[in-house]
Amino acid sequence: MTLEQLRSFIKIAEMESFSMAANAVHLSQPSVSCQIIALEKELGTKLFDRLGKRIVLTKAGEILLQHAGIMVESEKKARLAINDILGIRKGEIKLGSSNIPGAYILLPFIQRFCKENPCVKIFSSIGDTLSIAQEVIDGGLDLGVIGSKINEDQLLYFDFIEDVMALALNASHPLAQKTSISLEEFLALPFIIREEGSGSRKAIEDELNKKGIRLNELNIVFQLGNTEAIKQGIKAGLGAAVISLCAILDEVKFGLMRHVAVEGLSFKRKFYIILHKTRSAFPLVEYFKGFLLENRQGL
Amino acid sequence: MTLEQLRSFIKIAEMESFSMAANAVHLSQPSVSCQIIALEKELGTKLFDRLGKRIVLTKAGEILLQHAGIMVESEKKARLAINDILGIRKGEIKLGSSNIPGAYILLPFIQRFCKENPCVKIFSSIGDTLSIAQEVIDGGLDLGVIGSKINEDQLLYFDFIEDVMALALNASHPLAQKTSISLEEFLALPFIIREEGSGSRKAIEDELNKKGIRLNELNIVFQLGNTEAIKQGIKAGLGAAVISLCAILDEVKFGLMRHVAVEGLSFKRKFYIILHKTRSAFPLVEYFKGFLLENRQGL
DNA sequence: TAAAAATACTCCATAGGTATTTTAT
DNA sequence: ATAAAATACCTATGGAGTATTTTTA
Repeated sequence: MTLEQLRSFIKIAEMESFSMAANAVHLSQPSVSCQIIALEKELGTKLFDRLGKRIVLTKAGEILLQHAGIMVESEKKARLAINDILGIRKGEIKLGSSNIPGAYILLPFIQRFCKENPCVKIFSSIGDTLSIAQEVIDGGLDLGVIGSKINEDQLLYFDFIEDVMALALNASHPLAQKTSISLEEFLALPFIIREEGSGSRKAIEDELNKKGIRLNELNIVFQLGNTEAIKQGIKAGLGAAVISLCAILDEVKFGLMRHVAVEGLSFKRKFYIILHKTRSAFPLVEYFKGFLLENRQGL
Repeated sequence: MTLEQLRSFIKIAEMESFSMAANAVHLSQPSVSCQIIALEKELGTKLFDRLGKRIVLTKAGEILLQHAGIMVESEKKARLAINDILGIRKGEIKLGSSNIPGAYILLPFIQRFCKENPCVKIFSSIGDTLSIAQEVIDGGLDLGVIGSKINEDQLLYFDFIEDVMALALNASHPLAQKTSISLEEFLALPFIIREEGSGSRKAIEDELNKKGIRLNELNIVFQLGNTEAIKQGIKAGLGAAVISLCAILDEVKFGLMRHVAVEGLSFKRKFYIILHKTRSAFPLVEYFKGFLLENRQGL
């Protein structure tokens, strides 16, 4: 019986699904399946009744769930208490991030972290990928969040979250009623794009290149320097753009924009947490990094 | 952080010694040392101050100790509760053992097990190694405890405890005042020995053979059929015998016998728990076996 | 047929072992 | 000198992954 097995077990019981729980604990579905089978073998009893797609805790499973909760809670408490006496949860973090994470993703993380750790101050700055990376290298920033891998010899990269982008249209655009459009329709659209060096532009370019399409085959009508400007462009009806879904949540919600899929294309990219490779992060920064990674699935 | 690490950690804190704790949890000293180092690295702080030979919990160690206790306790409770609803802690166990374990070793185990598991009945019988093994093979016994390995193709062996033997003398014997005698003195002594086929006799014979001594080089004056008879023989002054220390605890305590070491000889043997190899033990028997192994260090 | 879980297998990390060195009494 | 902990090194188990099959709604 390991704490990892118990964590998976608890998540499965909560979510009533092996695969969703696997996702939540950042393991593959077969791995959590294995963990539970191992637990069941060790305890000599089934923990879940597999009723086809439905999953129900057995009596033994319910009993284990209570104790498992106590165990993983105790572990968390021990860590927190130890960090407290070490003074790890006090101090300042200089955080830098590129546009999308800085404006749309990190805020809830920072809010919750500061609430849970009231003696920590976080200074958050936004910049382009290159300058954030350079500042982490120079020591001006403790930790960065960026969307592509550069200077890998000097920086440590940790997978953070996957940013899903889609083609966003003014809600009144005729194609905006469809859920999916063809490649031809896409190529014909008046298109707004970010400046060179932008992480989103690179992600779009890469995906197009996979299909053998070059960026200048698009009908590019504007090139704008930040996400907010692109949103204004779409709302003004100047054109369409591929943009992070997290940046247009409100616009979609209030019926100003819509997003559609493009057949054969899937725009997405990873954001990474970066740390200096040789200069070891002080404990508070490690702790904050752990917090980001632990909560990356949903928050 | 694993429960195994925490169990070792707790034992170390209790015993204030890495090597004693290693012994108690049945691991090597370097292994528990590794476990603690791993824990310390993971938590980012020392858990013990190593003040030379003295070992003291740090503040962080004290905090961890509290929570670690809760975790391992919860695990134990979960196991017990699950076993209860499975009905594992009810039923009968037919237990067979050879002389020494049956008469001197197993009793406290059985007593405590029955106290902790009041719905379990244990039927304990004593016989010679051969017949116990045969009965386990035939299914007349669920579990056996014997002192040598026979029928290894049909039986599963688990190391149980090490039985230490020594040369026992009547307290009034001149050599009984020494703590150790020479090999020559030993060979000259009138000697009482068990019958052929006895486990203790075999252990003695093996140890002598290692030094190139054959059994009939001893001055054997009696051959007796059980341990109790040999004890009576020693008390009557008929001769000396190599006998399990656990069989003469009271006699030594009350000054009737003494035991001395023989230079260059170390009489000891292992007792094994045996189960049938193919017929799988029912859960209660597995549980009892686990209990024996868990508590083998001291009880 | 489409999803979810189980199985088969492969590979690597790590836990534990032995042997040895270091350290402190 | 001795006893205890740390270190070095090796091996083997098992945990996690990918690919695939089975199952059932």
